[in-house]
Amino acid sequence: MFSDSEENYLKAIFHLERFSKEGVSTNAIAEQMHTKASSVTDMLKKLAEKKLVNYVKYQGVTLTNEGKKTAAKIIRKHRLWEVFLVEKLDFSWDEVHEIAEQLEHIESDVLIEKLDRHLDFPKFDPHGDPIPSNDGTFPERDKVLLSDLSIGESGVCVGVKDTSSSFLKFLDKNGIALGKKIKVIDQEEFDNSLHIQVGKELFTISHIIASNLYLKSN
Amino acid sequence: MFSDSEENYLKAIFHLERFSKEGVSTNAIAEQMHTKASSVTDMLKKLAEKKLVNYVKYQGVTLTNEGKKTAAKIIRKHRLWEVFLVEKLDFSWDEVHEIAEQLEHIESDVLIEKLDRHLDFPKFDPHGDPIPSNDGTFPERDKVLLSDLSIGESGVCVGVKDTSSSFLKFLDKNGIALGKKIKVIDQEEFDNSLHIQVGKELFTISHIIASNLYLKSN
DNA sequence: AAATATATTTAGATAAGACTAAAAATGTAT
DNA sequence: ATACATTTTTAGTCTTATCTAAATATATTT
Repeated sequence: MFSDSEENYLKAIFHLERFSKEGVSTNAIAEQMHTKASSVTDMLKKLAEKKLVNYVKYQGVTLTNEGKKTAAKIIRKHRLWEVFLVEKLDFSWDEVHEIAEQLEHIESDVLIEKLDRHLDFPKFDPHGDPIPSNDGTFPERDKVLLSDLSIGESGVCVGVKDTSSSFLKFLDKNGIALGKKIKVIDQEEFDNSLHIQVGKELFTISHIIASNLYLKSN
Repeated sequence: MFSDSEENYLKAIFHLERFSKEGVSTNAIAEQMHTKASSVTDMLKKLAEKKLVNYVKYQGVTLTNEGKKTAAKIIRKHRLWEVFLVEKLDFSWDEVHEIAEQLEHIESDVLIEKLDRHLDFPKFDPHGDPIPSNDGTFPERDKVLLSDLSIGESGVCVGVKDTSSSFLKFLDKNGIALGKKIKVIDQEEFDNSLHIQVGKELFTISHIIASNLYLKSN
């Protein structure tokens, strides 16, 4: 149906779309895929012709419904295989990504249905990420606002409540991104601002910011 | 390490080598792979440079030891995946080939070892074909063609010579599967067709059928 | 608003793998 | 041994996906 390369681009755009209200930029895709911007442009044209993305020169891309469905299917396959590798073959959670990157391109709908059944219809992969169902909908996960954590608690950033570009730019500037681990170090009583640790860096953020950041608690 | 295409050529040459004492001809490979002779020539040059085949213009090819080892590894992966599909995912034996053709190219030695363990180190695939071990050696099994049995003799079905889906479907339809006990009741002198007993059922099968069914004699 | 910087696209090249058509080698028959 | 047929190789083209370098559009700064 689609080449491995096309599928990888769709997946990348899908993931990037969640963090940018606007279209996804060529450079962002290039960085994500470890390719050059010119290669991305070529592929975007191809995907646009196949009606998988909405592409306007110099304006970035968004996925069409068809593109989203296709991307969700690949992510579904990837995450189901990850469950298989960990649950059945006894891999540890940090070893499975590369192998699942290959397995996700195996083409057979029946295979995926049977695998899903074999694994007893899991809803989340070994990293806690949701496994989309056949129709492309993602199950909800228990996520907490950063502002609801207590001092000493930590979690992994899994999303934002406010998706305004100014907010996202602020996050970018401070190295906060999806998948980043955030720990609450201390809290100011006066204005409820938080001292947090992202990676090795320490920041102070306002309550407003903290109440717009979703974490997966661990 | 090697591209999917290179691996497929090695596999094809490996299988063809068993039937020809001489080198395998370009045309034979082309037919097996459903490509054109000119494409084969291109690939043979590439494989020769990588020391996987001994290639002399106009003389056909043979696999080097390295080539044999590589081919055996791919066949090992293919057959282990077939066992997985049938034993764990509940596929029937005529549905697994195409999927295994894709899975055999997944690259990860650890994966295959873990899969092997998960399947409890099987020695034969669902069609009764031997699964080469890590070092490339094939396990032997004393098996006889059903057509070589005499009247009154019986055996357990352990494999098929023809693995075409039409043949496998025929077998399914008549309740013949791996592990089934088959007994020769009588034989027609005119066309060598056999009257056999499978379980409690009686059938008549042609000589062609009988000469494509392997039994383990007992 | 002009100048500069950054992002994106175009143009042209490369590599893998396949193809067609033509040329060359090998095999077979008279 | 010559002529014909078949097999194999070569030469040149195509597609996919990538790249570099140059051109163009957009964004930012002064």
